[in-house]
Amino acid sequence: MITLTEENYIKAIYHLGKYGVNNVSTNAIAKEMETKASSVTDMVKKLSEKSYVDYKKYQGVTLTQKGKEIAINIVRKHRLWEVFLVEKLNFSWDEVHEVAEQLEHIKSKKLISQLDAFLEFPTHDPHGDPIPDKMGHIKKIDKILLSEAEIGNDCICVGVQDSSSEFLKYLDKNNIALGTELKVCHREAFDNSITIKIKTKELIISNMIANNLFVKIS
Amino acid sequence: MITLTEENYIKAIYHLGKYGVNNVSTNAIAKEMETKASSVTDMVKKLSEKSYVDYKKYQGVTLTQKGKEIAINIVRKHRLWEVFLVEKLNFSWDEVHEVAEQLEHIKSKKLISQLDAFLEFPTHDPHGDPIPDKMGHIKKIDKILLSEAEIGNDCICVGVQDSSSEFLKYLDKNNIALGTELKVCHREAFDNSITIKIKTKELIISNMIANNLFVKIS
DNA sequence: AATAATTTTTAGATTTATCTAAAAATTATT
DNA sequence: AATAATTTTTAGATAAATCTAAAAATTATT
Ligand SMILES: [Mn+2]
Ligand SMILES: [Mn+2]
Ligand SMILES: [Mn+2]
Ligand SMILES: [Mn+2]
Repeated sequence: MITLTEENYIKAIYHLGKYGVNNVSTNAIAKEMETKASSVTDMVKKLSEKSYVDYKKYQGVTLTQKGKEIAINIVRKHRLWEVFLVEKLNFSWDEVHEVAEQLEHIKSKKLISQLDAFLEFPTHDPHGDPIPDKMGHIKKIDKILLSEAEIGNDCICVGVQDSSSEFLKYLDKNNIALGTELKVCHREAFDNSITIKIKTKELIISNMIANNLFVKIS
Repeated sequence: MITLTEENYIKAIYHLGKYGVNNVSTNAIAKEMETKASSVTDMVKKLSEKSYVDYKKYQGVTLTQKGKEIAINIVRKHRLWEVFLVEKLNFSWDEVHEVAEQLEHIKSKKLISQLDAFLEFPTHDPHGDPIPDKMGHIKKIDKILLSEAEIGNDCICVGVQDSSSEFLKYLDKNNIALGTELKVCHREAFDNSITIKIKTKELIISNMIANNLFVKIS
């Protein structure tokens, strides 16, 4: 039996290790989990004992195949529940994460496969993140950060990097949602802010905003 | 903050105390929770400390107003989730309890009020048990056990006493569901088994079955 | 290469929920 | 009313997950 705490550690290690980082450090996990490094060391030993991670003292951890499967299944559940909350229960995209953090730990294979079917097999969650399929396969689309787009590019919003409530509300306020089409008009050299055009309306956004919005060149 | 364990104890005390029993005994709780009496004593002290129950040594416990509200809210969540599983995710009535036991602990007011609306404010769960409303009000219908019905009575099935998978599957097998109409034809004095007629088909059911099926005289 | 800074681990405590075994209180039976 | 049976509580242990403080290892800087 895997505990809720173990699941959360595995998920954290997965997210930290997902972009090439092979050995996730104790401190990184501690920061992600909002706990102390000493607690992480204890847990990491336990996870290693249970073969969810490979661990060598002072060298950080990597998920084993078994660990990776568990992590991906939790991510799958999290994202399916987020879709459910938005599509069926009228939650807005900035309200779903907290509840999904709880729902992702519910254990029932049938529940998830039926939920998946009920939602008509969605491929992405409300923040544009891909939903792993039943086999754990994740198909990633070629998205770039808006900050990396070139002047003149016609783009379509496909995701967010930061999915904090504050950022999502900022986007809502400026009528930017997934699917919104925009054109990159100008980049200010001084602060890297960029001017974008949505339909006919121009909007200046900071580099920090542009760094947290994924787009696809259309 | 209330823990999952505390919630389960409060729910158990609620169910044990719901039919008039004012002081729920340590042993009764231990049996319900599948734990030891000594563990119950420890927890009951904690619940008393937190004002969820009134407790006097050797006298058993009663839920306080606060405790009762928590219990009813958990029951509400449990039953709403059961409806969701059956109505939306095609679970059968013998599969829902286990999952609902997990889902009932998810903490989000919005989730439950939206789920309630999504399900169009159901009044009863798949086993015929009433769903408390947002205010905690439970309206109980006048149902009797089939074993208490009289010969000649035309009845309609409205609930089950035992909602174990085995019993529910027995009912499925014999085409008895909530809403099924039946007539009580004969009672065998020897073993209190009764003969019922569903549509045109006669069926003999044991007293034990009749003792676990609620009906309304129609 | 030596020293300093940082990271990670160990040692030992604490909290929560559980257990067993024994003592105390209550209830039932003679 | 005394004794027996049952229930409930206490005392003390254990396992999981956390913490603080200090030691050990690694990495960065002089
Ligand atoms: Mn999320
Ligand atoms: Mn998401
Ligand atoms: Mn149930
Ligand atoms: Mn039910």
